[in-house]
Amino acid sequence: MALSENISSTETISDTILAAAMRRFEQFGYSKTTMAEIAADCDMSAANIYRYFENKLEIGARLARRCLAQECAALTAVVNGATPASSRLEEFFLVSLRFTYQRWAEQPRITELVEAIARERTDVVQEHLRARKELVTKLVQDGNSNGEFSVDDPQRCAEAILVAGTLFDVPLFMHLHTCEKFESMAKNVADLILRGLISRPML
Amino acid sequence: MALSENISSTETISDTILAAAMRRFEQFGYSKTTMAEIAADCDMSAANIYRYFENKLEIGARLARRCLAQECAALTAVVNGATPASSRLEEFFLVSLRFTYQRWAEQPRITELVEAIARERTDVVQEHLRARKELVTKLVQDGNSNGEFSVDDPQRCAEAILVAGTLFDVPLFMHLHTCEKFESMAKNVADLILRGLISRPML
DNA sequence: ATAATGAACGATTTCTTGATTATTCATTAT
DNA sequence: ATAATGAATAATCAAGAAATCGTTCATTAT
Repeated sequence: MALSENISSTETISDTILAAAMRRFEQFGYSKTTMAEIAADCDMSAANIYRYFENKLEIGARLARRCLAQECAALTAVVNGATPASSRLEEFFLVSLRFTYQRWAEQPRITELVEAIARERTDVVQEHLRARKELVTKLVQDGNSNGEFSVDDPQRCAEAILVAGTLFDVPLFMHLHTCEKFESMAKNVADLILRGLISRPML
Repeated sequence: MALSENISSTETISDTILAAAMRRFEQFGYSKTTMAEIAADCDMSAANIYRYFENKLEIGARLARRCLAQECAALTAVVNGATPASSRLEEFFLVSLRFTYQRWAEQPRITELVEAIARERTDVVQEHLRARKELVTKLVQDGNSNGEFSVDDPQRCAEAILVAGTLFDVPLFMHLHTCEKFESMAKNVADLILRGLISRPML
């Protein structure tokens, strides 16, 4: 029954468990995966997993966090890019959308995992939102610095930008339109916001 | 068992049925209300309801539409107001939010009804979105006319505005923050958008 | 004709019960 | 001490049975 139990010697045991859990969650989903199966994949007893993780939800939370962190890594790259802040803002929306859409379309089990964890572990969601807010804040400040924007309160502005992009970051909505339609919408919203962010000389 | 069956003589029978269904849905929810109960409240057999409505879902859809139409009526009043278009846009977000929030907080059964119908009757949702889009389009055109805004494509702009306001119109999110926090967010988003809408003289 | 009904029918929901599952802990290995 | 286990327990899930529900229609009243 074990799917693949080659344990690299450099891997810690908890990493081994996480890897096995991830493979199971991807193929069969969070709820249909049992602790016994994960344990068998690691050649150990189910009870032993509890020496390394508090419970199943904690394993799910760790993997969901890792998943959301991948998105944040991609967004960090966007924010730290060399293009104008305005392009980076549009790109922020588009990358965010593509992550959500692709995961929804191609890895429904992972989407299910993240949603299940989000329901019971508010902290995971809020950590993710905080990270995103930090990134957008940096982007806005960046735009301020190089004269593209002239924003009074970058924190507040970043929050508003994230709120405006809600549609592109929630899997629940993905069934409403095609990815192309969403991309068009994201561009329009970015454009709408930017006309406000871009500093224009007053009379 | 009948809750109240005083049938005004000016009411048509289908209105009587709708009123009875509404009372039941409000108190017990859509799924927990049976056709037999609605019928009993109207002193008729369940079978007779089918002379006036295709099925239960159709009754639910009619009531959900009525509910959404109330919100649109309030929004229409906002859009047709005498204040500057910028204030009306902010007010649009705030009224939209308060409708969603209040219904979620005070009439959870009705929220359940609308969500149940929305799942199975896409047309009801899309009709509502179309109506909202029309209202915002008018608002933007209004702003263009009186020189407040200078928007090229009011249709596209209206769509982007509605997308940006998604958070305030979906009951699912209402548990995330207090109403006050949401109102603050709505004002910030409106402000963010407006800085883009308001025409400012170029150099 | 029009309005209304009770009986009949699949479809769905609820209930019940048995099996799985997550989790704990006393015990065994190393 | 540290690592791991099997057995025990309480909570959750699943499958099938029983009841309820939505819907239709032939029939009855008006």
